[in-house]
Amino acid sequence: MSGFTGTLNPQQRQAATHIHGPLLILAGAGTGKTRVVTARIAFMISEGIKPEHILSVTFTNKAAAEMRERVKDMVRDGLGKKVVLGTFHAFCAKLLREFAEHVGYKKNFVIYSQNDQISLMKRVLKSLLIKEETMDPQVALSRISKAKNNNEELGDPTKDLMPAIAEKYADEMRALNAMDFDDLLCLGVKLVEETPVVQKELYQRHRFIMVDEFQDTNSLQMRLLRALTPPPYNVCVVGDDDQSIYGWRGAEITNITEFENFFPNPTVVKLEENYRSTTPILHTANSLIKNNVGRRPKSLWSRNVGNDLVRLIATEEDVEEAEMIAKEVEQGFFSNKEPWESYAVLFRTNDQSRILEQAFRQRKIPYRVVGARSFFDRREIKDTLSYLTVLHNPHDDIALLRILNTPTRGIGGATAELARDRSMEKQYSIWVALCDPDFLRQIPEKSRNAVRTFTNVITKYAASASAQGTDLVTMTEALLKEVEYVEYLQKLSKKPEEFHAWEHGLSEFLTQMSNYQERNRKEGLAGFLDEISLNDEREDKDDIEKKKGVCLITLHASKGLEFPIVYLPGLEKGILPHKRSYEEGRVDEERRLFYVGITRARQRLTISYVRYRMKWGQRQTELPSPFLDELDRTYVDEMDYTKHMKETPTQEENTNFFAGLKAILAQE
DNA sequence: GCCGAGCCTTTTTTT
DNA sequence: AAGGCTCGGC
Repeated sequence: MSGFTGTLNPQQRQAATHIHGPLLILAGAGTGKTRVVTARIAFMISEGIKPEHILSVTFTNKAAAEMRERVKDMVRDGLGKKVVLGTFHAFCAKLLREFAEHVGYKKNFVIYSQNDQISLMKRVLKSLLIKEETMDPQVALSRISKAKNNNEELGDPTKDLMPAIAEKYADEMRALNAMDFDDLLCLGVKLVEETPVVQKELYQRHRFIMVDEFQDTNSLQMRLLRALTPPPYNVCVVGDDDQSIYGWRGAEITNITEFENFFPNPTVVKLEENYRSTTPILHTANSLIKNNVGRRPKSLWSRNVGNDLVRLIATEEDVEEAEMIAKEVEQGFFSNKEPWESYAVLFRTNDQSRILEQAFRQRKIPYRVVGARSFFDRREIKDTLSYLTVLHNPHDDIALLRILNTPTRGIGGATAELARDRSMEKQYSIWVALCDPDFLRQIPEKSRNAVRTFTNVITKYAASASAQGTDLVTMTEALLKEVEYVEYLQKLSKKPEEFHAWEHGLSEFLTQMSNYQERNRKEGLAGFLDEISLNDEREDKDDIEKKKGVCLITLHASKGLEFPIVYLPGLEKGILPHKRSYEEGRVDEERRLFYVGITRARQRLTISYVRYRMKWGQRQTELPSPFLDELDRTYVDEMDYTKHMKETPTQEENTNFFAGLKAILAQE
């Protein structure tokens, strides 16, 4: 047997060396899942299977990136690089780029992010004369998404509102040659299921398929998996029902619990020995998760008894909680030489990070905020991206409208409105309207000239964008220069810092672009745009590893990661479980989320909650999370930070607070 | 068509 | 607390 499976425990080894026929690996948190999966890939390759015949699908790009790293390390001479890795969405996008015509799209379709979707939905609602108060664009979108994922019909568009909206939205998307994330899956499934030639080709390409984070797959993804896999079903899935936290996005837990209904007689391997955390952490985690009904009973154990109890800390104010964390991190760094990267703070909602960032900034503690969507929401990035999108597909009305008068060039609302009306009437894109001589005749001369200048610029750069061997960075810089974008930013900014932030954002964007180009010479602008819409990771993995500091991250984004020292602040009713989870009957999922958070910790775990928290600039009373009552206290050290701070007012800041606290407790 | 002031909403999680 | 959006003055 080869080296990479030698260090595995018996269950792990069984999983790693089972190659043919369906395999279900039930892998609890920290049970060495990734090791097994990578060992399995290495093993397969050592058995003579060609790496390019292995397709490994993960749920997030983060997981894909991590997998790529590990496989690369494990398999010699870059063979591992040939394994096909990616998310379901990225896989479908590539597939559709290749075969778009089979599902009635053009190859240069664009992928719509949530922002784009909302813009379009707003437009749809407007055109149907629906007020936003009656129908929230977001709500409409998620309803449509749900229908697509469950393959359900919404009803008669002539009778009901929702189906009418859905129909209009779909029409618009097709007209824009745009796909949203759901479309990628839907059309991917359609393509494979209904095009035997393609299916056969894919059978040849991907002979062994692995799916990670299987508890998060939805029914479309299951369908796709089935369509890609002929008997004898060389498919291996890995997952843990206790870590299913994407139900709100349509994840079907039955994919894992009823796996045998989809792939007959699977081999099932259960991994329960945890290599990550200490006994106190796992004991606490087990005591929480057993409160979920209908789960597959499972109990993690560890040989590592550890040195620390789990701490549960109450503080008075949210600021205090953040300061407590920052102070301890600082102390750990200076007195125990604990590197910043050992620490992570996990929270339920993105906005919780702000107060933490403040506390860290004050103490000059380096930190990195992972996964906050912000970068691509930034004005300068969105603008530049819209320009590039229009170059790639000028019929993308949403992107076009964004840049039509950005920088301001004399094409105001009235002209835009006219162009839009015309495009509706004539059933063509706004771009075509702008180029239409009849339309140009309708508008005042000043506007006409402005429009002409605009269309000329776009045409010119579109040609260069699609030409072979164009340097994207140079082209983008030239384009921005020509439209005087930076000058526009300067004028727009209210403070110099604001302008500098924008400038910095731009240069960061161009750096990423140049990185992309180095990695990937063939696929040009289209590939770059794809990568950006599909890659929430966006920063290169090198990038993320280079980044030093304490990790601030949402619970969702933390899945699959681990840290020596973890803080879970904000364990309050309404935050975790989130207020809306009550309304939507998703409290179980919130509990799993908490469970995921707990099991990220290797050595030390600190859970905390506050009595008062600022919300919308208002001080609000908070209640402890009901989940806290469920935690077995055998290994939990409970304390009240504020109270003990008051009792020891002379305690200077830089002595170890908890050492002091323990001493006090011992005296009592 | 442009621009600023004030008003209004917003906060769940992500491919 | 902050950014997006509308409206009104230029």
